[in-house]
Amino acid sequence: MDENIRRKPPVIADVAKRAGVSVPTVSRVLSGTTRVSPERHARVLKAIEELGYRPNGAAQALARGDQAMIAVFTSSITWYGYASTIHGIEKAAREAGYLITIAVVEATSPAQVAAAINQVLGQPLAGAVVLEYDPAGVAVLAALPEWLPTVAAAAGGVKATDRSHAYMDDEVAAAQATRYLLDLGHKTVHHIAIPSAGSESARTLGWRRALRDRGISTPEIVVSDWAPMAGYDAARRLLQSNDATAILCGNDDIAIAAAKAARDCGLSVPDDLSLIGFDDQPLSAMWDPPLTTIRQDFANLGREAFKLLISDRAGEPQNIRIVPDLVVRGSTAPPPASL
Amino acid sequence: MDENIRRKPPVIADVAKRAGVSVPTVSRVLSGTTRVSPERHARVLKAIEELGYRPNGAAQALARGDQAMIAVFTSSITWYGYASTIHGIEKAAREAGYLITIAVVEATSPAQVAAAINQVLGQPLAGAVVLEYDPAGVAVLAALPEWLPTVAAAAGGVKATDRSHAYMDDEVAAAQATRYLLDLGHKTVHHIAIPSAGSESARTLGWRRALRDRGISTPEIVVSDWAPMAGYDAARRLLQSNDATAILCGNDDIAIAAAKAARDCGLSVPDDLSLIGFDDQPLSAMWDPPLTTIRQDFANLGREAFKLLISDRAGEPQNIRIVPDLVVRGSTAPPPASL
DNA sequence: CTGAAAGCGCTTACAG
DNA sequence: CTGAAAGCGCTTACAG
Repeated sequence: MDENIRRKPPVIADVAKRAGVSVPTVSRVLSGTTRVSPERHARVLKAIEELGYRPNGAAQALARGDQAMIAVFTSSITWYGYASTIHGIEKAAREAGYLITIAVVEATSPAQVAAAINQVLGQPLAGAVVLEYDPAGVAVLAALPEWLPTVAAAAGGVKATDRSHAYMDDEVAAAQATRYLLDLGHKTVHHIAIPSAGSESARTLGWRRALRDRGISTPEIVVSDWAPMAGYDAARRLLQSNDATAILCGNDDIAIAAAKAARDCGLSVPDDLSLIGFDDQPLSAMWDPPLTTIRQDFANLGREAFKLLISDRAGEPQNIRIVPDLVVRGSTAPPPASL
Repeated sequence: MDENIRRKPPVIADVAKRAGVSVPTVSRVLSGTTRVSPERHARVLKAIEELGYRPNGAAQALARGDQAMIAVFTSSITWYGYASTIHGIEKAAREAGYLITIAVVEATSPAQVAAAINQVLGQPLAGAVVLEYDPAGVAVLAALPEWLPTVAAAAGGVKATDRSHAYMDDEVAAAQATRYLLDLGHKTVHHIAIPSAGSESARTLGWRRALRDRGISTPEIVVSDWAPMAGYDAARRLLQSNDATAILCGNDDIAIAAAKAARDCGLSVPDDLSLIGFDDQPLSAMWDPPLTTIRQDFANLGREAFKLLISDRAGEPQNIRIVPDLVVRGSTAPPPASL
């Protein structure tokens, strides 16, 4: 087919030569910015086709000075909330013609954070969105150079900062869930916490506030991480040292693990123990009993974060708040005493 | 601090000027390829520091002709298997100094596939790995230009192809799981299938083969997609029209959904119905009963795919095969009749 | 509508 | 060890 077997992909000059036009003319039909006479236009298209030509992105970026890549900094791509947020960002970015590069930063040590950031900054970047869900996210956000347009996707209230945030108002949601449990008749609500970006997650803060507002002293917090196994251990610890009747769990994985822990302790959900999770991940509704949880539209959060990034170029930092809602299903009920 | 507030990020010439050296000298200290006298070296470092200089990746890529970005094509980033595979690729790539760009291609229509590919090919790419888990993956693999080093991560046997594959031998695993159920005393094994890359997934093929080998005719297949809700519907359909005692489910999400369907039909797992899933996702062990499943090390698959990509440059296509293992837990038991 | 020219920011031989 | 020069592949004013 091809008369010339070439090692290197064809470049714009090859196309120009084959089409018998100048390089800028090829560039023009590529960009569509300027009229090109019909026959030349067709010749160029033909040459592109025959050569299988693709513009070199690095050269385009260099010449234009524009960048079409945005970096997503995250500490995980497998946990449900993280994956869903990234999905939302990716989709919005793709539709806007941007490409995504994912940089996973698991550590918080300045050296490792800096190394990860440097690798990514080697790319021509239009901006960055960082998932500020945990300490690694916080570290990245702080270490990113000021000149790089950046927005954070966060769970919980936003502290004073010079960067835009799209955030889930988990504080309000946690308070609402806690109140729901209290209104059911529970004397208090226990809490298994997820890792947090600051000293305490918004979920923990909301739970704390709801109890305080009702004059109830906060039980000791049990901490877990994102893994179900850790949630299981945390729940066992909690159940062994307390006569808890209700637990607000940091997320659905933990709530599901807590349900297993309860079973293993001879407790039944919701008759002996009420459980509320966070996220409404796809499996939560399949649980037995179906999980009462706080639905988080992470994909939407990601989308909003991306929109902020694109729009706020050179403005004041802006925040956008998303309020999650409580989905009541079968894992919550009045405490055993009040039956 | 800084005497010059500049709109644009500093470039290498700014550093050279400030350090009182030539541009190539800065380039040399940056790359470390050539000796630079100690004092000049120090001056350059200082200037870089003061200016907050970062090399422009597009310019570097252009000048060097080398690429440090690899594209991952996938139809999803949220489903467990996909996310875990991407995680494995990302980690291996990062450690090798490569960056990842994620291209989500959900459609299979030639136009949409081509559009997605073109957007990515605009980047300077070292290669691509495509998750060939479904029709979209197959379409992408077929549409990628030949000159781009590409490897596929697949679930199941590899057909004759000119691209390297890292694959999970799901056929063998499915056959093993089916035999396990048969050995438990089940007369036959039903199957709820996931979407497949070809006409039938390797999981389905293995199940089919195991039954055939025992002279058992294959029950009608019920198809589902990745969503638990779809799995639930599929399971209900199956349970309503059959007296199934064992089901090999296309993945854990489906198995968990099938457990709910069974419950809703008044059946108990594993006493009335045995269930086997695929994946061993984190929640599967938390299930009640804990799920018997075929563990898939997706992260390892992703890692191997990346290694193939880096090594096979300019060689024959190579395949690497990973064999998943059956993890027996509580969702499988002899059929009710044999109790 | 179209080409010659300059430039994007870096790297790599080439000569000292 | 170091600088002047050319070049990577494209785009964008500038003149027709």
